[in-house]
Amino acid sequence: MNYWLLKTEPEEFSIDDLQNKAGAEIWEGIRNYQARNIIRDQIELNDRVLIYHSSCKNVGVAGVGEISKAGYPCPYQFEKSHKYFDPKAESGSPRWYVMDVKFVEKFSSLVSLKQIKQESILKDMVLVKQGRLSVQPVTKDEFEKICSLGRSD
DNA sequence: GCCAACGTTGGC
DNA sequence: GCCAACGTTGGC
Repeated sequence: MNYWLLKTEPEEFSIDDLQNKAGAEIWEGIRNYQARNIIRDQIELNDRVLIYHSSCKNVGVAGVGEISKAGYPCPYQFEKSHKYFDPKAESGSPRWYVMDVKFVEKFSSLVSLKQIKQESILKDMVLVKQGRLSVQPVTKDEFEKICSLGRSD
């Protein structure tokens, strides 16, 4: 099993929105090739994901989700009236991919970016080293450390 | 293929 | 709102 971190702006879609969803959520709108390649080539069913709240008052990891459907072509890139329509996408070779995510756990306390930067075991996270990547790999140790921080207090 | 100009992300 | 750190676009 692999571990990942997914960024989301909580004003758009938060861990609470994921929790309140009856089924799985389509993780849409990733328009970055590095992130696209990860979704298309690496993310597998049942992988675990950290849900990270960005661009908000309290930035940090809010909880955990699970991949309920591995990467598949984003259906919206071909729908002309859709917000995520891409005129350069061709059906033979899709440009963009999505995945389905379902809720697993909301942390009792948010693991803030500040906290993450203070932990020596977490200081090499992609989150810290490369700010702008909305889908990124996390090691098992990093994943477990963040979970234990989130479950404490 | 280079690189300048522009656009976006995201913490603060 | 500012600005650094990217990523993308397009002329040459």
